[in-house]
Amino acid sequence: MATLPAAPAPARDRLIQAAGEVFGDQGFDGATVREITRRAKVNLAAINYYFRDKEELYLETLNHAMRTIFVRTQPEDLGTTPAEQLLAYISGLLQRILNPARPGWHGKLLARELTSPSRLLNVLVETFVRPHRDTLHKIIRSAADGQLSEMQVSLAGASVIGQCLYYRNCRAVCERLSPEILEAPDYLDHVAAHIADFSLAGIAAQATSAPRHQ
Amino acid sequence: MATLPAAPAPARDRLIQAAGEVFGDQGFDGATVREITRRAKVNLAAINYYFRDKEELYLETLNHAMRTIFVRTQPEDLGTTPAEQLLAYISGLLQRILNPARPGWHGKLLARELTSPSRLLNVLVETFVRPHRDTLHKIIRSAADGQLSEMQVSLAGASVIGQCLYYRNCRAVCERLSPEILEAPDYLDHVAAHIADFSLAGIAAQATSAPRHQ
DNA sequence: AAACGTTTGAAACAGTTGTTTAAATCGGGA
DNA sequence: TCCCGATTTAAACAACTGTTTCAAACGTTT
Repeated sequence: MATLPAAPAPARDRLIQAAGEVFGDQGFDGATVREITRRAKVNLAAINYYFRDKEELYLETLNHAMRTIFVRTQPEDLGTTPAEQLLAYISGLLQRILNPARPGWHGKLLARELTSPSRLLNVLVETFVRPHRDTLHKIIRSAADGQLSEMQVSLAGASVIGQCLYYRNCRAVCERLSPEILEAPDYLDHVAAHIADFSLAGIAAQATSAPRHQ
Repeated sequence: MATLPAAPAPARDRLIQAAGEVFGDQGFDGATVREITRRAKVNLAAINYYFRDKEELYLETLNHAMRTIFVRTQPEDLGTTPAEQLLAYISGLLQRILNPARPGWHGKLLARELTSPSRLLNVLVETFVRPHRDTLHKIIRSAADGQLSEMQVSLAGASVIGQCLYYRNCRAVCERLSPEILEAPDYLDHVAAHIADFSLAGIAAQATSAPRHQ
């Protein structure tokens, strides 16, 4: 079972790794198969040998990134109180899309796919994003003691996700506009704590003012 | 001064218009000069005649979009109370990047530029985004009665912007995940009201719990 | 050793890309 | 009317794109 420790990754894996980096940096159109194969140290024809074509390589790479970003979790796994659960949810999401220790292209690929979707978006949303979102909605409902309408839950969920994705989608702008946020080595924890507190207050305000039961 | 009413737009303007649509839909690399010129009803060589090359056309188009999205305003122009000002700020921003009555490519181009910046990003941020952000920060400070540290103001600002841009960057996902939000014809007003209320509560919570004066 | 399917290699393919060229056309003043 | 700059046109250019081809090399099984 256990292979030799220093065995070089097989060509197919190296291709996905290199493709992730290049697609993440340049996008699907900007990336060239020649750069990908050069970086993966494989022959030019390898892409069409291991994958049908450039697009299938992209879809495979995207699928790989989504699987590691959207790990399935239930609210109960994240903590006992809704506040704990929300913080853990946000912190986990931020880590998976922004932690520089992880391969950076996971988050980059996700950001690109969200803004300019490929034909894989539908299955992607249903397979990965919706279950993840359901967990978030459960947390929000319990944080508001069940006093929110479904519409209000959706809006609150969008607010939480929007705040998180800002640091991924608009990182370049944030670096120039608010570098103080990103300077601390553990800035992800600070940001997660802020988003959690900020959102909990927002949810509480939704629950108190004009609660609609539906 | 007044030209004939039905005078067709000059070729250069038609080029920027068509380029905006194509760049917005396909991105810089995905767009082809042939499609742009075809849509603008202009000869292929017109791009290199009116602009140096494809890139300068892109930068010119981007500049055009930014100028209409980021209109300079002061908090006092938006309302008397901080709550009014914040709502007006959010509502205005959402309208400019999402209102289907406006040319849709303005917002699309902005979203693309934020996630994969061109070499214009620096000047863009300083010219358009920073003044706009300063206005938002002023509103946040007054909404919190001056009780927030600069870091807290920055975080709150990122939260507000993040919530707004979510509906632009992740529109495709939102359509599939929470279509009920986007269904109403005046959904932009609902969303703006939600983001304003949600954020005001978040800011108030920041101001009360552990306020840091710095 | 021979034969096998699998993987790699270099070269070439056809199509598309952005850009350039130079001739043709237009619109007003001299 | 003629001339001249500005604009438009069609054609061609070289460079690059994704993909294919087919032979060479490899590793395992007869």
